[in-house]
Amino acid sequence: MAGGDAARELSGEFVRRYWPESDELSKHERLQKAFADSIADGFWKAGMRLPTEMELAQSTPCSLGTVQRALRALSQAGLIERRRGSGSVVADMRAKIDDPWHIRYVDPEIEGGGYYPVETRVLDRQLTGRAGTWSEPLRQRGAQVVKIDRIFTVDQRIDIYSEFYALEERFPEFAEIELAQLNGLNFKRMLSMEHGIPFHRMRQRLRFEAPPPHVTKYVENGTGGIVPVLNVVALAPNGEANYYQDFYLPLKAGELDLGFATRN
Amino acid sequence: MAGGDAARELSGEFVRRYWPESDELSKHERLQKAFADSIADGFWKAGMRLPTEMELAQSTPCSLGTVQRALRALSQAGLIERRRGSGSVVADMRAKIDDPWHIRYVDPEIEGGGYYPVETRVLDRQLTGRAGTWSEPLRQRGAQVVKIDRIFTVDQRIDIYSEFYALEERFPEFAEIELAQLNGLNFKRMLSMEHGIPFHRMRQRLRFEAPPPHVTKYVENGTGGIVPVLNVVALAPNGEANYYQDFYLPLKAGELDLGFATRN
DNA sequence: TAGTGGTCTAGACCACATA
DNA sequence: ATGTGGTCTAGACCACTAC
Repeated sequence: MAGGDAARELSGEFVRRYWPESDELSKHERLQKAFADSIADGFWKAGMRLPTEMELAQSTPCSLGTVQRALRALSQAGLIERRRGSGSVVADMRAKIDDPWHIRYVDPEIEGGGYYPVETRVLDRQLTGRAGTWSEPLRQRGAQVVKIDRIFTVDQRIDIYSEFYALEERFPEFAEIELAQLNGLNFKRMLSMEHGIPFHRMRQRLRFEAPPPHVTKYVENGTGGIVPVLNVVALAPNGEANYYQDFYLPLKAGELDLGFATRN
Repeated sequence: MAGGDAARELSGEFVRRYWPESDELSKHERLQKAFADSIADGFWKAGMRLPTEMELAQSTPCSLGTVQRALRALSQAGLIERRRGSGSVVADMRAKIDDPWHIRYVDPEIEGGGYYPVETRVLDRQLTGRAGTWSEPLRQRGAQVVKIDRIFTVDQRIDIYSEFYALEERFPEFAEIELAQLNGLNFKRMLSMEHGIPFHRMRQRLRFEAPPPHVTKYVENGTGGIVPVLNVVALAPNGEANYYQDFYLPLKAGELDLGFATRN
């Protein structure tokens, strides 16, 4: 093969930089960690071809079976994609994490399940140290939060007002990026790309409350001015909250997919 | 060991009943399927000890490594629990699944998270072959379904109208039990106890629609008579639906915990 | 045709739980 | 002391992909 030397060199560099020296982890866990870290660092970029099982079995202290076990786990976790005959590549999360993650209105016309298209428009962005319901999950502790207000339009028919909160020190890009560039952007995808962290768990709650004045003009009011508000907290693997988001749901006919629920 | 013969006999019966004859699945997938099916059937009940790796390697056409791979996957999926030195047991979901499963309104007074108490009252029960939105998830195919209408009262303040659907042939006890005995009963727990059925996943959806006439008088109307309806489909480990349930949520101040969301 | 991942095996050694 | 699951290995065969 032509690129054999270069590939082997990259594989060696990978092992030198990321293989955990003396750890309490087992070998297949260490290899998983090495790939998770290196992908998060950008050493392996989306779509890039990884070393083959054989190369890894030679350049690491793992046997073929152990390498296979680690790669299988990484594949199941969605970090890489493996194809028999052609190799393993870093999963391209940009393609996978399709835009409407939280706002998935079921389109009954589509056989086998499908969703209406969603458009977003940014209304406002603020940097504030104010406390609120988002403070506790985000562990704000007086720090600055970026708040971004958007309108989601589903099927060119249903308007949803959304308030997004994230710690400024943790995700400075939300405070820095030009406002116009935020339009149509998928925040979840952006966070995944910049930080390489897949968001595994979402805490979902459904709140019933009278919306604040700046929201009222966008949403249909229920009895007594109370509307349903879907609240989502995106959690990192260590349990820390990455962002906090409210969706003021209008009382218009439709069916919103909330995914599969687990407890704990 | 004392129970060796009995255990081996159970292991043999398991393989005879659940091992897929000629399938396109690989061996470790077939073994996983056999366990998922048998656990869903109640052949293995919650907390019951499973055959050891060695027993399975002998009673199935799988080698030890293949058995281990299948059991590892089942453990990761939360279906079984494995402890080195003591064996593998069916995960006891009854302990994890506390009483008010779907209707958990957050009580802000309780530190660290707590929920308002819930009371239930049965209004009506019907046995019908009618089709509806529940038919497809339940795979009704013209069979009889038991429909039970209830009122959930949260914190002696919020009334929620609920419609519960289950296949009669699958859960005849819901059609047989006296109506009065259904009051205050937790259906989910009842199913777990009677059948030893673990409820693996809950598909949650939030629908917005005008409720049927018999519901209208119980719920607060929103604009245009549209109210939010929480729909829950309880899925067994093998992917079959155990029941289908709608909750007509009133527009009264409150916060409903929907648990943690996953996709796929 | 050569290389890749997918599956499966037989066997080894170890850490842990139970009696 | 025995049995359990957890890890790891070396090697085999196969299905698929790309060249």
